[in-house]
Amino acid sequence: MPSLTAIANPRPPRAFFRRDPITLARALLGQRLVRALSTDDGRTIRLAGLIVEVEAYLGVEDRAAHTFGGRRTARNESMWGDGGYAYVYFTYGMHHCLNVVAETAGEPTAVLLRALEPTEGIEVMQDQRPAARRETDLASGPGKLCRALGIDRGLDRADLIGGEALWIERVQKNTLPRARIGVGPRVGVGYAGPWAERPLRFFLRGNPHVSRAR
DNA sequence: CCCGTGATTTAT
DNA sequence: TAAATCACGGGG
Repeated sequence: MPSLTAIANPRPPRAFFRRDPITLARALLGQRLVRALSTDDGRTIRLAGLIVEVEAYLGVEDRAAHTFGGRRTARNESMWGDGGYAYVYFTYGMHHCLNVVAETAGEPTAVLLRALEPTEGIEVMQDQRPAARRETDLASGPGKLCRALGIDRGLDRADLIGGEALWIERVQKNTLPRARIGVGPRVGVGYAGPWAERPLRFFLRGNPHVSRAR
């Protein structure tokens, strides 16, 4: 007998993602990110974690956003597309970062996924993250998250609703109460002037898997 | 605190 | 074509 609060189809509809990036950022907290890996012998492994830290990137006006000033390049093209798709970029010569595209085509906003609380496939994540000494280090940063889950540019533009390699499952129907969400400035965007101080980073208060702000 | 590392962007 | 940048992570 399923519990009354269980969600029948855990994948949220497109409308869930077609919202402004601040609303989407808050709504993503506590939801589940799922990565399916296929093994050599044709089996599928599920890696998953609860989203515990995110940042909103507000588009052409936001000096910290890759689309600031209307920049539209091969790298950030997916940010210009419809909501509910992945924007994966490569930086510092070795790290990938995963964003969830918000709003609709032509409105280039996104939510950066910064940290997960791993829930499934933890041993596989540990294999992919040999430098992580504790479970709270496995995915406590945007580059670590992608490394743990095996996410790279090959998943740029992946459909987070209908995809079979990477998607989001709704754990709770509603956005978490404000009291459970911590807010602060985004990490690593000191170059962005006044935009560096805007409170656009959101995290689960007290959760040990949240990254340490720099 | 410093440094790796290389795709991508921006300046010449 | 060349130089600078970078939504980071790991080690001391």
